[in-house]
Amino acid sequence: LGRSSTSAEVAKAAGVSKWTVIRAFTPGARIADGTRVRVLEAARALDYRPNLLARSLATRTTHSVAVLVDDFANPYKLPTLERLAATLQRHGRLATLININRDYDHFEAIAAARQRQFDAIVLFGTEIRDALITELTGMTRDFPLFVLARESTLAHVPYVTCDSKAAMNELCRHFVVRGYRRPGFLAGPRVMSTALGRQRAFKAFWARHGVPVVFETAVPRYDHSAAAEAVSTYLATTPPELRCDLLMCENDILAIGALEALRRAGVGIPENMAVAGFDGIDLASLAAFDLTTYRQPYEEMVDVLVEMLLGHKPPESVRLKGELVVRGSA
Amino acid sequence: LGRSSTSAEVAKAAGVSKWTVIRAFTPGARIADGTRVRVLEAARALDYRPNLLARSLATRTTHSVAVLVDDFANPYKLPTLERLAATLQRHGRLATLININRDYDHFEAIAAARQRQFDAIVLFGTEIRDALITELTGMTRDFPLFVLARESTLAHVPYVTCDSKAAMNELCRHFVVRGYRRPGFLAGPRVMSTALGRQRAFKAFWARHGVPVVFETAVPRYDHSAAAEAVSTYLATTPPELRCDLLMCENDILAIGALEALRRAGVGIPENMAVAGFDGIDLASLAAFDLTTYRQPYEEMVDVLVEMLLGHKPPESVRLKGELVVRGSA
DNA sequence: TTGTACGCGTTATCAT
DNA sequence: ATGATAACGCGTACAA
Repeated sequence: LGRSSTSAEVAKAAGVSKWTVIRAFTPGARIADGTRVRVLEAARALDYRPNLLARSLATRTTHSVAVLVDDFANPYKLPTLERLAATLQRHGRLATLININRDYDHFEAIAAARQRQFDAIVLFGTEIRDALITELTGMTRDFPLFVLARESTLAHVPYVTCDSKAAMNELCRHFVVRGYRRPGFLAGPRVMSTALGRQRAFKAFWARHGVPVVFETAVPRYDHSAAAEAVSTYLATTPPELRCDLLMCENDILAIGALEALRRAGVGIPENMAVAGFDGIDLASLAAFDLTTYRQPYEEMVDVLVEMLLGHKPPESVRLKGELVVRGSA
Repeated sequence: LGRSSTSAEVAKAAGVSKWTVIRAFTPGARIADGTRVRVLEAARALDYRPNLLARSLATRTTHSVAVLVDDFANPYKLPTLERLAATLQRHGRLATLININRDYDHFEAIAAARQRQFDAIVLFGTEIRDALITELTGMTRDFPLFVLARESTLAHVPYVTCDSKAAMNELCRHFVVRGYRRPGFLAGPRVMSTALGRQRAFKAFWARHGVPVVFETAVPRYDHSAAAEAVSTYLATTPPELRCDLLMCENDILAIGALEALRRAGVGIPENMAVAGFDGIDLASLAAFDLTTYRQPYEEMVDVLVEMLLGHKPPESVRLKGELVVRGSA
C-alpha cells in the first residue's frame, strides 16, 4: 500500500540511529527532547509511520481480532457489527470479518486466524456445536475465544448474550396480563435455537403457570419467507378455535414473516392472534409491523465483550438484560 | 492466539534445517520426497503452521484488505459485506471492517490501513469528497484504492457501481407507461447523493421528456424516520392537487419511510401517490411494503471489484446494470 | 541519553 | 537436494 519509509531512512535523515527513531515513537521512552523533535521532523518530512506488521512480529500481538459470522440475514447484525468495529477501533484494535459458509467453515476460519496471529476470535452468533469448539481450540483453556449473542456450555469459553430467561419472563408476564392463554412458539434452526435458549425459557414460564404451549414449530433458516410459509401451513391445517392466540417468534425476522402470513390469511392482529418478536431491530417500529419485541442490549453486550477481550475484565460469561418494547402486535 | 511452533522447532524434530521445513510447505519447491514426508509428519505432530505475519513481512503482501463503511443503516450493506468477505476468502484474502464515524475518520482509517500494510482499501459507499481522497492517498496514481457502490470523479480511483442512468431510465420508462406525469424525488445527504448520481439521472430523464419535476427534497440521513418526516411535512404543506403523483426515493430505506408517512396520512398508494425505491433489499418484497424498486447487482459488483483488486482485471471504473423489480407501490 | 547485538519467523538467493 | 547468509522492520536488553 504505497512504499513508506522505514525507521532506518528516518534515522539517516535525522542523523541518529534507527533505534533512536523508534524511541521517538515510543511513548515514555528515555530520549532527549532535542533529538526527539529532530527525529519527528525528519519523520514527518518522509511521511514515516511505524510498520505495524514488523511490530507485531516482534511484540507477538497484532491488535486485531477475527469476527466469525455465519448468518447475514438478520438485520440486527449490522448495528452490532458497527458497534463492535467502532469499539475495537477506539481501543486501537481492528475487526476482521470472516464469513462462515459452506465453502469456509469454522475449521478454516480458526486456522486462518491462528496463522495470521489474531489476538482473539469472536464467534458472533454462529451456529456451532460446543463439542466442535473444544476440538477446534485444541482443548486449550486459555484460548482467546469469545462467543457473542449465543450461549455456550463450555466453562472455558465465555459468552455474552441477552438474558433469555429474564427476557421471556418479562415478555410472558406481559402476555398474561393481556389475557393470552394459548401460547405458541416459532423457532429457528435447531442448533442455534438451542444455544439461544429462548424457546426453553418460554416453555418453562408457561409450565410454571400450568398453561400448555399449544403450538411449536421450527423453520430451517432465520428467514421471513420460511416463517411465513410455516405459519401459512399452520393456519391451513389448524381450525381457528385450536390455534394459539399468541405467537412468540424467536427473532424479529421470523415475526415479520409471521405477520405477513397472518395478514395474507386475514387473521386479525392482535385480536385473533398476537405476535411478538425478539431482537428489537429498527424496522420493527414501522407502522407496517408495529411489532412488540424484546430489544437486545447490543451496545452493552459489545462493550462487555470488548472489555473482556482487552483483559480489562475477567473473561466470564454474562447474560445481560434487554428491554421489553410493547407495540400493537401483542 | 495459542503458542504455535515454528519452522525451527519442526526442523529440529525432523532432523533437518528450518529452510527445508519451509520448502516442504512451499508448493513447487525442489525437495526430496522422503524428507518432505518426514518434515510434514513432524509438522503435523507439532501442529505447525507457517506464521503469516512473518511471511507478510518478507513478501510485502498481507493478503488482507480494508473495507471502509460509514453508514450501517442500510440493510443492503449486510449481504454485500457477506459477499465481499466470502469472495475475498475464496481467494485467500481477509476483509477487515473499518467503521468510519465521528471518532474515526477516513484519515485515521487510511493511516491505520497503511501501517498495517493492507494490500488494498475499499471505500464501500462512504460519504467523502473526491478532493479528500486525492489528499488522503497522497496523489499517488497507483494507490490500491477502490470505491464500491459510489462513483468517483477521479480517473485514478476506479469504482464499481450500479449504473444509475440505465436504472433511472428503466424506472422512469415504467413510470411513463403507467401514466405518471408529476414526478418527485426524495434524496439522501447531499455529498453521497451526488456521488450516486440517481437524482441527476432522474431529472435528466424527465427533462428530455419535457416534464417538470414538481418536488425535490433531501434528508440529512439515510434513515426511514427522516424520510417519513420529510414526506409528512410535504403532505402538510402541499395541497393534493399540487403534489407529485410519483415519489422516487434514492434508496429503499427512504422509500419505506415515505410509505410510512403516506399511510399515516391516508394517502392511497399507488393511486394518489406511487412510491419507488432503489437497492432491492430483501424486505422490500414484503406485502407490508410491496415496494417497486431497482435491484442493485451487488453480487456482480463485488465480483468485479475483487477481480480488479486481485489484479485479474485492469482497474477500470465500471457501471453495472441491475434489475427493475415492479411491485404494487408503483 | 544514545548506540549495539540479537531476536521475532518467514522468504529470497547463493553456495555446497 | 540441502544448508547457509541476508533481509523484511521493529522491539528488548544491555552496553557505552
